[in-house]
Amino acid sequence: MKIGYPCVNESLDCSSGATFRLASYSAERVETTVAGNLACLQRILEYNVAHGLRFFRIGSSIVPFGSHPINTFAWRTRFAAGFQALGDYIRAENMRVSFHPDQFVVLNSPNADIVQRSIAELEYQGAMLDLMGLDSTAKLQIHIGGLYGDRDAALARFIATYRTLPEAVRRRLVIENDDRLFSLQDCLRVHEAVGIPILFDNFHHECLHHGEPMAEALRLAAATWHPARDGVMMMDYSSQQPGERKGKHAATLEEELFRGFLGHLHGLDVDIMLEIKDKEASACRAISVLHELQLVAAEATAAR
DNA sequence: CTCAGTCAAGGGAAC
DNA sequence: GTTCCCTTGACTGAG
Repeated sequence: MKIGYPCVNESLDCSSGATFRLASYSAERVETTVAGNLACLQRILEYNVAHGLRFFRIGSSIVPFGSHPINTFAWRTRFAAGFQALGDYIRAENMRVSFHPDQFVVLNSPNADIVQRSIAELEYQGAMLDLMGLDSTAKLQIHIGGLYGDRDAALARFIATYRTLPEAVRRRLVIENDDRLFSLQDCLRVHEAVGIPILFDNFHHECLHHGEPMAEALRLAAATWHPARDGVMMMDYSSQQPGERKGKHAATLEEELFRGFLGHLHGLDVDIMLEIKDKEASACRAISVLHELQLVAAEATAAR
């Protein structure tokens, strides 16, 4: 089981997602920004190794305007060695990384331009994983998309588009159940049609479900991952921020809830991405919780 | 220097 | 029909 957090490290004084505005675009600026972003990413990964965090979601803006037509800078060749060095480090330290393209990537949009831009963004993020020399266990995580007033048609469009995706994208793509529109059941329907793995989000499942108990939901999602091709199932973990709008992520890890959740795994191996506001601080506490539980288990074994 | 407004991109729900 | 939400930092330009 690997534990991780997304995109930003709040303890370090650098960002791996520094960007700039379209109006101030220049090739030189792309070059200096990417160089800085890659250097910061390396520092974040080293921090993670030092703290036992072996799962990390890389932010989408490593390369500013990475899939935008304005960016004609040959970053793939210019930074080939930089990406490869990062990938070498990730593999050497037995880490796992992923990307989560943001809400503008909508594969089931009825608008062909949006779909085309979405595919371009997925190709850009997949290309970074290729440059790092990482296999198809490094995933690109997206949601099914919009509803457009017709669930069946929306799912059918996703499936049709998925079948047209380039192999470099398709081998890495996974879908996540969301908190308002597409539940685990919807994801399972897509999985049954095309075999795509489901990245399970426990908090979204709490917000939107059809009565499946947590342990059952985990089992269903886990069965969609092909071990050799996809690796250990990935999941997002969060909990409700008390007193806030339903679906608002917790500001910090509530350890009792996390312990309770781990109990639903029943030995299932998962890599857990903590979608908690305070990032690595909570991730480190999650590691502590795991260690305590392992200690308790070891003592119980010794006592027998 | 400071600070408020803004930044490529979508979609849904509240009002 | 319009505004606000997600989610986030950091860039930008006005003062």
